[in-house]
Amino acid sequence: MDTSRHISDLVIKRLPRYYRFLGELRNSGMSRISSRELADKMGLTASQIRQDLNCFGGFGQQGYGYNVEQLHEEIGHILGLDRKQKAILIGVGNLGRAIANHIRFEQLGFQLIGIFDKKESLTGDIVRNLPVRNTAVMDEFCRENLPDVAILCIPKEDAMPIAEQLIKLGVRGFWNFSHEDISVKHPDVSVENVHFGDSLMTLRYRIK
Amino acid sequence: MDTSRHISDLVIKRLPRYYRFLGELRNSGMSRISSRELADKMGLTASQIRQDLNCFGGFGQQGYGYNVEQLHEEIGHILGLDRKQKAILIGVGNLGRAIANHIRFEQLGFQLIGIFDKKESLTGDIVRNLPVRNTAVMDEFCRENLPDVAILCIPKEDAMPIAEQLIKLGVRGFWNFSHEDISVKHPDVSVENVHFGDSLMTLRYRIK
DNA sequence: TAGATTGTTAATCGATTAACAATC
DNA sequence: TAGATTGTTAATCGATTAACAATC
Repeated sequence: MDTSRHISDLVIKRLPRYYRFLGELRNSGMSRISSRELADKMGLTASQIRQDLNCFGGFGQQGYGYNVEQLHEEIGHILGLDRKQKAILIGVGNLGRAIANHIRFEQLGFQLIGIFDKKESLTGDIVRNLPVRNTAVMDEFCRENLPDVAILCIPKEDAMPIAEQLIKLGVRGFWNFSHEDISVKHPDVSVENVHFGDSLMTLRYRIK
Repeated sequence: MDTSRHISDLVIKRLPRYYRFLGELRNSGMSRISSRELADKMGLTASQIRQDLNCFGGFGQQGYGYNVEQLHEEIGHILGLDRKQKAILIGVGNLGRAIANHIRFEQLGFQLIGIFDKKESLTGDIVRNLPVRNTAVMDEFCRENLPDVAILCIPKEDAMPIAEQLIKLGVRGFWNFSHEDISVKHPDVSVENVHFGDSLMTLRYRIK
């Protein structure tokens, strides 16, 4: 392995899936697995799994394979799940509310520390044990609490100004549910898009 | 162009984004655009855009570029947005409810025709103008209404049996919000996964 | 006609797969 | 030790980028 070389986005996108499968295997009581077996279960090639893992280190043992629990933990560590970062959520519509309640942030390397909405009538509502705050106090809140990432569950037209405000306040990543492309204008921050429309359209294309 | 050759998944995943950008440009009153201009706006190369589009046909004109409105429409047609397919949604938790209410199905090539949940107490509730039905009557409903795709907003452990039941009933595609991988076991059907956990983990990885 | 920009072919780059020596 | 399976290098495959002739 060569830890110094650049790791491709495709590899990174596969890591959570490895993590998920290994977690299941561990829960089912399996203690070791070969790249071949894992490949069969995941619909990949053994070569690819070995190449992927060797971007980060030699986690296996010749003649034996990989220790399921240890590899699961290693990948969790590579992803950074053991070091929580602070997240805020903006936009408490039916989507924002569902995301706030549905996502197991702690298991995914985050701690949700604040929820905001511009609508005055929502201020003070309790969502997942947090009081909804007005976006007017977001500046102050961020200066005090220094969130690392922001979850944008707001309409397209609000996304860019809010993102730019947050970038100025030190937010370095966005989980973006709005239909706005932030990265073209801000290649410096990390943006993970969840574009439902795009996703559903690709499904529409495939069903012919 | 050569319409007969296989079209890569990467191209297909870019189509909705082209569609989105062209829609915005059209709404802003722009009538023509060159591949160079579009590339700059989208953070791609002009070459890539021309290659992508030429998978489906020669939509531009030398010396002129592309007609925004016409190209937007063409891509919509390629995606199949003008031919609606029938969709059902299973699982009316806070996520399923949010998806049902939040997504503009009609704009994305679908018509939502049924909503199901196994929880008796939800039967009869109205979600987005549709009555929630019990999963017990799903078989009968599908035989009558022949849905093309199913949206799975159910827990991991319920996903595989429900998917297999629906495959038998002729469902050919899944928009899968459960943390279960359906395609490994069923490579014959189209599955578009929305794995929130995976998505958020890649963001966690990138913020270091 | 001259300028612009496509459609398309060729060159490059990167990712996946295959092969195999190292080694547990 | 023999068998198994890794880590890693080499070969293949596919996707992106560059170049340019065709043409509006």
